[in-house]
Amino acid sequence: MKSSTATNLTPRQSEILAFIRNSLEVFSVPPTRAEIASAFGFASANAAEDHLRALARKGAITLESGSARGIRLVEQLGLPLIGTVAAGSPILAVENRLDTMRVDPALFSPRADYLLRVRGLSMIDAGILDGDVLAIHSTSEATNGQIVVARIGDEVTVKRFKRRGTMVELIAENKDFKPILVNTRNESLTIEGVAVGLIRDGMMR
Amino acid sequence: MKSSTATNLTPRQSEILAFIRNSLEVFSVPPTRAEIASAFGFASANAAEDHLRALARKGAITLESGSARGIRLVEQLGLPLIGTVAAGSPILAVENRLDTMRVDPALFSPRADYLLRVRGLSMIDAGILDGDVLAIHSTSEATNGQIVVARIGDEVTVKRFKRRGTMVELIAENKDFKPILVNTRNESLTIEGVAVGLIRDGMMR
DNA sequence: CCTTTGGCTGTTGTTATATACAGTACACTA
DNA sequence: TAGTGTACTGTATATAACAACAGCCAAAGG
Repeated sequence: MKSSTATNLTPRQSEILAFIRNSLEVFSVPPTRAEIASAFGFASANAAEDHLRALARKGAITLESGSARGIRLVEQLGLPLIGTVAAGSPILAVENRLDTMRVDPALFSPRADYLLRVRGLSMIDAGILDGDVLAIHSTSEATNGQIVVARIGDEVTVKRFKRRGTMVELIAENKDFKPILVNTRNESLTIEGVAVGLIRDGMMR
Repeated sequence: MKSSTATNLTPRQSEILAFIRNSLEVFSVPPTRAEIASAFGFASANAAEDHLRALARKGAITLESGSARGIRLVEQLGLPLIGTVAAGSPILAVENRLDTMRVDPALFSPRADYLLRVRGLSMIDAGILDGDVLAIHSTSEATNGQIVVARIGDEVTVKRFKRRGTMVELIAENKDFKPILVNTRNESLTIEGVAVGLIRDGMMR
C-alpha cells in the first residue's frame, strides 16, 4: 500500500519542516518566508522560498498560492466536506466548506477532491446509506455505470450514470425511486464529479 | 480566583470567535479580515476588524499587530519557555523559544512574560528544584530580596537580589554556593526580570 | 568533464492584508 | 434625550508577504 508522507527530505529540509511544525504548535500559525529566513539566519527570504518549494515538491507540505502564511502540512491535511446532498437538495459551494476529514486524498483513485455527505436512501442498493460520506473526484466526464454527482439546473443529486445518445439516465439504486431522464439537448445537465470512494463514520453510535 | 476567559461576548461576537476556531481547525490558519467578512457576508472587511477588536478588548483573542493572519486564541495561548538557565549558562534569546506551556500569564502577578527552566541546585533552599520552571516578569528593576534573572556579561543566572550602594549581591539559596558580588561601577550587570512564579511538572516520573 | 541539485544571496514587482478614518443605523440605558 | 456600544458600509493607504528572476558555490554523479 504505502501512501502518506514521502521522506526523501534532506537534513536541512527536515529542519525547515520541523520549524514549520514548531511554528504551528507554538504560535498556531505557519511561518512566513521571512520568519523562516530569520530563524535560520538566512540573509534572503528566497532561501526559505526554495526550501518550501522543495518540501512542496516532495509532498511534505502544500503551498496556498498568494495566501499569506499559506503553508499547510500534508500530514494534517484532509479532504473538505463540502455539503450534504440528497435527491434534489442544492449543493453547497466550495466556500461553504463544512468540515475537514483527515483522510489521505490519495487513498482513492483517481484522487478525491472533496467529500459529500449523502442524505436519503436513494442509493441504498449500491451500499450508500443515509449519512454516508462520498469521496468525489471533480470531473465533467462520466462513463456509463459510474456513480456521479450531477447538477440539473439548481439541484444536485447522486445517481448512477447512463448515457444513450443525447439522453442521460440518472438511476437511483433503490427500486422505490424512478430514474431521472434528461435530454441534454434541451435540459442543462452538469456532471460535477464521480464518486471514487465512501466513508462511513459513526457506526457505533 | 477567577481568571481565564471572559465571556461577555455578544452572540455575533461568539459567532466570529467560533469561525476563527473553525478556521484554525479546518485550515490550521487563522482567517484574514477579508475571509471573515466574506464568510459572514459583510461588504466591508472593516466589520470583521471591528469584531476582532471587540474580541481582543474582551480578552478572547489577541491581535498580532501588522502580522498577516495575526489572530491568536487566548484559550490556547501560553507562555513561551525561553530556555534553560543554570548557574553560569548562557540564556537563549527570545527567538529560541523552546516550547509553549499552556499557562495563563495572568495567573502570576505582575504578569509573567516568559518561562525559564532552572537547572542545578543553587536555589534549592528557596524551594526551586532542579528542573523547575520559573515564570519571569520582564523588568530591569529589582528590589532587595527578589529572585532575579541576572545577566553578567554573557552569562545568565537566577539568584536572590541584594543591592548595597553600587554593590550588588546575587545570593544562591544553597549554603554550598557562595554569593556573587558585582560592582556595578566597573562590571556590567543586567537584570532581565524577576521571578513571579514557579511551575513544577513531571513530579510523577 | 559537464550537469544537476541543494543551499544560498540579492533584488524587485505584485498583491494580500491590516488598519485607519468617516459615516449610518439601531438598541440600550442613565 | 443625549450618550454609549454593537454592527455594520465604504474608502483609502501602508506594508507584510508572496513569488519571480538572476546569480554564486559546493557536492554528487554519470
